[in-house]
Amino acid sequence: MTVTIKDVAKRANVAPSTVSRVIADSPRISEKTKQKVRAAMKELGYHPNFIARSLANQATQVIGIVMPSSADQALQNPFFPEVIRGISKAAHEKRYALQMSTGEKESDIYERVVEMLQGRRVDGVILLYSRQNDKLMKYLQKHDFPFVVIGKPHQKAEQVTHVDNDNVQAGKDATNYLIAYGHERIAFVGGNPQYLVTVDRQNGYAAALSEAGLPYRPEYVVHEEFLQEGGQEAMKELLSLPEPPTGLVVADDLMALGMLKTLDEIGLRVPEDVSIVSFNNTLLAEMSRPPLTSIDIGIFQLGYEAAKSLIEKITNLNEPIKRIIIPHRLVERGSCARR
Amino acid sequence: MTVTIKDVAKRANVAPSTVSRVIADSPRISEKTKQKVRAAMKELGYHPNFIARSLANQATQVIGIVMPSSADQALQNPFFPEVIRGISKAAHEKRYALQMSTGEKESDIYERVVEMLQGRRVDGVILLYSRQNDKLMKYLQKHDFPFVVIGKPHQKAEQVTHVDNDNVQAGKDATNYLIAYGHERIAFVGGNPQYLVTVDRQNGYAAALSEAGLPYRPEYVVHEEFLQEGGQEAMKELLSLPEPPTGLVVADDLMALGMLKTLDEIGLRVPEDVSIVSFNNTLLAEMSRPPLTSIDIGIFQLGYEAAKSLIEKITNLNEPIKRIIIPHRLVERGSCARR
DNA sequence: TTGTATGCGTTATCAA
DNA sequence: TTGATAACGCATACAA
Repeated sequence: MTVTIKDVAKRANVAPSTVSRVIADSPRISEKTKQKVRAAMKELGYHPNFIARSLANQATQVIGIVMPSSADQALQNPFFPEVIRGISKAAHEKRYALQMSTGEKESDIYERVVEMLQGRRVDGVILLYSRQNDKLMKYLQKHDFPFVVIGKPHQKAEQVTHVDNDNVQAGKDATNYLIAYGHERIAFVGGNPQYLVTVDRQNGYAAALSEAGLPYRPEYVVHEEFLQEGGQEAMKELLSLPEPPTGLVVADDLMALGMLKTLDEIGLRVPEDVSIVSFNNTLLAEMSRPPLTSIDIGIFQLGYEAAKSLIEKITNLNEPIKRIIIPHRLVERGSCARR
Repeated sequence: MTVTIKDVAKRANVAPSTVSRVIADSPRISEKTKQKVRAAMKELGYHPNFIARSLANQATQVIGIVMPSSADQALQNPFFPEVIRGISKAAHEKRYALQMSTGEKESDIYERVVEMLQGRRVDGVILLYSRQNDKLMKYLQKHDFPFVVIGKPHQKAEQVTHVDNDNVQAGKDATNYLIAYGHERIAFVGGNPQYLVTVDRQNGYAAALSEAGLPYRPEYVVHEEFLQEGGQEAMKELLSLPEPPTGLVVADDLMALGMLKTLDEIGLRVPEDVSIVSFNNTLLAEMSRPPLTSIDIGIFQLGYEAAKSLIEKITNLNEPIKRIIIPHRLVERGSCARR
């Protein structure tokens, strides 16, 4: 049926092992036989079987991508396609293929990733998130599987290769920006506090307040899902306060969008009544009404560097642990005004 | 090193084949030995090796996803993450894994997909596009590889399982909507005319004009890339006309966004000066300023049904050819006004 | 109900 | 420089 190395061998009057060497372009094969074998391959339309090769090699040339929640849900946030773009670029350059985790619940995903790795379907994985006490990360470390995380690992960050932003500083920058605009009642809206991004940005927020001599008010710190709905919820909470904030630091564009929506429904105007600085600078920030002042964290680059690091790790098992910080910058648009 | 079926066999005092049968949950194995073997698997921490299984099986339980251009570029359009969401859902339900094509140029992608298939890395693929005279599709047909296309195949559509919208009707609906609003100078902006979506929607547009007794003006039909930049280009072209259109049928939200941008720069207002109906109803349509009236084509469902069909095809090779049409509907927002 | 033997398509070791 | 041959880990036809 399918043409194998053996067929080629026969056709070229050599041994299968010779054909294999030609495929690998081994220097120990004469140019002449190489020619002969290659000709035979063309004639027969030979294509190497990756599966068989993987089995013999113990390597697949495939990278696994692990999302924080079901691909189904995560992909709603433009952050993910954008990281994947970066990963894809690097993978392509090194001729790696990409495999995505599927799964609904966290336990589900854990299972599938374990299968992925133990089943030797992938040579390593990239975690597109970092959360506290992540079972999966512990598993990966314990079994010494090559992996890289995007974000800052919860514990022993110095033992895990990761690509991150300086999210504390970014949180500070966002907050200071509002402070410079004269805001004093500034709220912070983040995702689930299990995620390290949330924590870091929040810490930056708190630090900025404190440095400016502004009070840290617990009621001004809200955590919701990294989705539009999350933003809507958060906004409602904040608006129900006796003294609602005038400035918002929002850890994600999509959330900010939801907040915009709620504000609009209530009749409050941005930036006249409320100012917003958000994070990620995805297309949404540019397109929303008003366009959002947002912190660009170089999402594409996060993915690109992560994939590059992972491949290095795979090909050289004692590659040193690395920590790569992608620079961020605040992009000014129309969602902030003087107070 | 890694624990294999043999180790389990020894531990449980049975033959490797027995273990294999337990994994497959074969009914020809006694409950008693199943228990025994499973216990041994737990104790040893056994995980089946998918690669080995695939080799023996000639099947991988992996679906390949093929994008029209580099993942890098395609993923900029929210259409793709959204189809992938649908695919992911269906794949997960049937325990299939997902692999994405990478590659920059078309030839690149072709190569990689051929490798994917010939290398037996995937059991079948989903083409996330349909274009005229697609080399890849021909290859797939010739070699009888299981595949499904999202969109309408160029030739012999009755021989290819595909999931599509009624794009002609959708194009008509969009155009009629503008006509009903009193517009007479209506332009059509599509992507590359090699893509069948563009052609179908354009045909619907032309049909609607003709039925309404409005002239078809070639200068009102513009083709650009399915990106924001494409929209900007298109808008500039149309505005340079001696008699610019007052209504626009735009085949993609992202393009429409670009057009909005250009209009804004020039100082023309939507919908007061120009009305727009676009396609896809992605989040962008909802978020833009003004929000876009857009035709919802059920992107998620397109992906979901495609994956389901492909899996059926893989598991039952003489599954009949299918054609699935996902219904569309026009979602009214703020980008159209009476003329 | 279970075991033996062989094949899946490569790579790699060891000889020649 | 090349050829046999044994892995790689599992599935299955055939025996028992």
